[in-house]
Amino acid sequence: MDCNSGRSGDGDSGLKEEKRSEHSNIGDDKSHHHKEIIVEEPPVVNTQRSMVEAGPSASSAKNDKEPRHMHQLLVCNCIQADDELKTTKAQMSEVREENERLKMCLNKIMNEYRTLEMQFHNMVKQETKKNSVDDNHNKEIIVESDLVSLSLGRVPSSNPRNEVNKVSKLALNNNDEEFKEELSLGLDCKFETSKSGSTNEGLPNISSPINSSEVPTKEEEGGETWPPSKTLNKMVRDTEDEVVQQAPPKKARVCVRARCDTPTMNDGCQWRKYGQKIAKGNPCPRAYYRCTVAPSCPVRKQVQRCVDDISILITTYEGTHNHNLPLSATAMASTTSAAASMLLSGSSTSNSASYSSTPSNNNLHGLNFYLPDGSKSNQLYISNPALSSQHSHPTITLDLTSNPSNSSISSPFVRFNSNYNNNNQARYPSSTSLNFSSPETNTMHWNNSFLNYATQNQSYNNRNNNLSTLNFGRPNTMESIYQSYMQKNNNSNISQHGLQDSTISAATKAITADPNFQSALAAALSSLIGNTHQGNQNQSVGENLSQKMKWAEMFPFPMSSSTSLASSSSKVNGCGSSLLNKTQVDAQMGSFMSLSTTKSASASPADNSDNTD
DNA sequence: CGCGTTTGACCAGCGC
DNA sequence: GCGCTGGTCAAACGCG
Repeated sequence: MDCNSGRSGDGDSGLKEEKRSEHSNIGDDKSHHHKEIIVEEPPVVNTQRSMVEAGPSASSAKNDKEPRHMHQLLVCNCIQADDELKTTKAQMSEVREENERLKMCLNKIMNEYRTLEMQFHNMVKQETKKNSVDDNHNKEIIVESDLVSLSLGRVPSSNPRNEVNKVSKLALNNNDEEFKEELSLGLDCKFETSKSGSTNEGLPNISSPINSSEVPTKEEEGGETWPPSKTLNKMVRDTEDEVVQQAPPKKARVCVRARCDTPTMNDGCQWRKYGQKIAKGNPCPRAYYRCTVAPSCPVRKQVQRCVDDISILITTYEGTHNHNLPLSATAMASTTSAAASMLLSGSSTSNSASYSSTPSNNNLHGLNFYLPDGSKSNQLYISNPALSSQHSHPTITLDLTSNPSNSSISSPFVRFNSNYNNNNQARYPSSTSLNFSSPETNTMHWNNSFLNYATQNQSYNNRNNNLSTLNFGRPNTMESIYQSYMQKNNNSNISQHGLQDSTISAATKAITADPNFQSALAAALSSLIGNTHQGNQNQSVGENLSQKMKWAEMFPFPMSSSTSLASSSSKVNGCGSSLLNKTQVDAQMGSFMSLSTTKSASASPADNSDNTD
């Protein structure tokens, strides 16, 4: 705006206005700024208008001061605008805070609601089942209801149908968000890329927990079961308190049961024995080890023979490695860490889940993986660590032992139950079992990153359309998932049921929604891939890449570079716990390699078989 | 001599 | 408060 040209004194009012404003400027030049800020909008506008209206006829003496005045006015306006902006921002921040508070309240209410809902369902189902089930069956139900199942392997189930129904019910009754929440039990396996870039440190800094400590058989049978009803009330109170206070959880433990002829299971880590004790109820001494890879590593493990089966070695890991792990140790560490993180995450996400006394409650954390044949595979029972007594530790059990019988009664979980019922020693009320075993291949070759899953070659059936059916059973099952996924992409309109229509996308959504779950998947997949790579070192880079791309397409979540690095491992040390024979390895390798579109004819698991006992 | 194992002592938590 | 149990410490011991 040209002030000089705008001053054409055609009125006294204009001059008066000019004098007034000019006077204020001349009067107190230092305090002017402050006054201008205080001054309200209308006078300023009037002044501007008067200046405009004054026209070019205004006196030249006054016009000399106009530019400066206008500049001050503009600054004033800017400051006022800033003030308004700040005020608005402050209001917005307040609204945001209020929104956050409301969200937290809502979450709290939702958690409480779910807890009550679960308890209610448990009570109802308990009542119904009491009438129809015999004592033994009843025990089993109670135990399974107390535990949340996550099956990564293949385990004969006494009533797979119920499990399927549970999953179906879950998928039908819950929307995507609920399903996401149920998957939120974190399978948190933290794979961090090694700075060294060494292949051997592909899974370094596994900050995930878990060390192994041996849980004595007695503990496992009696101690790791759920606490006696006497302590249940206390646990409930503790849980309620934790809901409010979010008290830090106890260190999670991962108990690994494996058949092993050697005194200890070679898990790749370096351990130093620092103690040995005869635990109550088990004549076999319990050995205490601590990790010596790093001086300050807090990881400990306990090793003990199972009292029922001497050939079974029970190794319990506790703690988190604070150092890079050798390649041979990454498989075990990643798996156990995933399990432990899942355990911990499960406790944090749903405190109420542990109280479920009915199978439906399992759905709360329900990551149920079924085999193509419909049988529920090996289970990972997750109890709520929050329910643990002060002395207890949340424990997850990975059962790598065989399942000689199809009856679930023979499973260690049921043994927990039996012991739990027989004696009230509940050292570890919170226990979880993850059974990777399969009827054919019952052991896990940790050093070779070998996770043995179900080996049955059965066609993928419609269960894959189940929202909750994420089958980890075996490689060709994974392929089936992939096929379903591709089919879904090709024909999105195919839907027998509303649920089935969105199965893959919902599963994908669930996977992508939970980073913990992704990590757990990555852990499991890395083991498989690593196994493959070990057996196919001659595989070209392009072949590996295509296979990885396929996996990536199936599971569109980031697979850490460390995972792939670990998978590209070379020969590793043998493992005393491995009972795999070459045939089994070949079978698994062959089935897994069917995934690859560019399967190499030279693929050979010779390296793996060399390391087997 | 260094490192790892053995083993008795000690401590803490829990139940009675 | 006492006893039991799990877990850890540290001196003694053995091995390479």
